[in-house]
Amino acid sequence: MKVIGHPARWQILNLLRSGEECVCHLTVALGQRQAYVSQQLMFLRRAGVIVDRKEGLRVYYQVKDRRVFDLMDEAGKIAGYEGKAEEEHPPILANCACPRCESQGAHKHSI
Amino acid sequence: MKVIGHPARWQILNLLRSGEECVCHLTVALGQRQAYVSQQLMFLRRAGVIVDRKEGLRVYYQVKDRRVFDLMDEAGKIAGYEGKAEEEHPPILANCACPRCESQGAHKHSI
DNA sequence: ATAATATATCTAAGATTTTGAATGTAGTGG
DNA sequence: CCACTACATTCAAAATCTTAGATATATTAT
Repeated sequence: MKVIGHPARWQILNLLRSGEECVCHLTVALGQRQAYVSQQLMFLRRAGVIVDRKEGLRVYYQVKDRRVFDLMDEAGKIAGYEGKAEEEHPPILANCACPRCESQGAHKHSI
Repeated sequence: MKVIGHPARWQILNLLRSGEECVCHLTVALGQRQAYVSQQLMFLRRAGVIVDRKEGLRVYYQVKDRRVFDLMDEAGKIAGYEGKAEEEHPPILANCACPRCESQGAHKHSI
C-alpha cells in the first residue's frame, strides 16, 4: 500500500506500464541519481511488486502483477487526478543511452 | 494514497463500510484512546476521504466517496489478503455505548 | 453558571522513512 | 589481471510520521 504512495515509486511504476525497462532508462526518465533509483527499485522488488531480469550488464525490471496499474488508475480517479495515466510514459527518451532508446529516434548529431 | 496505508485508518474505513458511525463507536471498535481515533479521523477528514455530521454531542463520520472501498478491495486482492473485507465490520459492539449499539443487543446484565 | 460528556486539537518525544554520499559487486572488453 | 560500465548496497543525516499526554471546545443538563 505505502509502496506506491511515494512519488518516485509511482513514477517508476508508470514507466513500467509499457513493459520492462532497464535501470539506466528509468534513471534518465526520473532525472535522479542512479543510486537513488536503484534504491527505490530495491524497495519495490522487496515488496514483491516488480521483478528483475538480467541481460549482460543491463538489468530490466517489470511489474509482477499488472493489476497494480488498475489500482493506480482507481486511486488516480478517486483523487480527481485528471491526467489519464496511460499517456504519461514516453517509451523513448532523447537523452537515454539504453538499447531501446538508442535504436529509435537517435538523431542527436546536432551541436 | 498513504492515507489508507495505515493500520488504524484502514480499520476505520472498514468500519465505515456499513454506513456512518460515531466517534465513540469507532473508539470502542479500535480499542484505542479517543484522542488517537480523533486524530486519525482528522487526518482522513483533511485528506477529504470522510465527512462529518454533528448531531447533538455526537459526531458521525462517513466516507465521502465509496469508491475507496473498491480501492481497498483491489489492494487487498493484489496483496493476497484472503479475508473478504466485506465481513470485517460488525456493526454492533457489546461494550459500546453509542446509540446504535445501545438500542440493539444490549443484554449485558450477565456477570 | 457549573458540571459532565463527546470530541477535537496541540505539543513533543519516539519511530520510521527518505535521501544523499560513499562504496561494493558483477559482467565485459582489452 | 585491469579497467570500465551498469547497477546494488550500506550508512547516516534529515525529513516525516506516529503516538501519548495534556488540554481545549462544544453541547447538554442541572
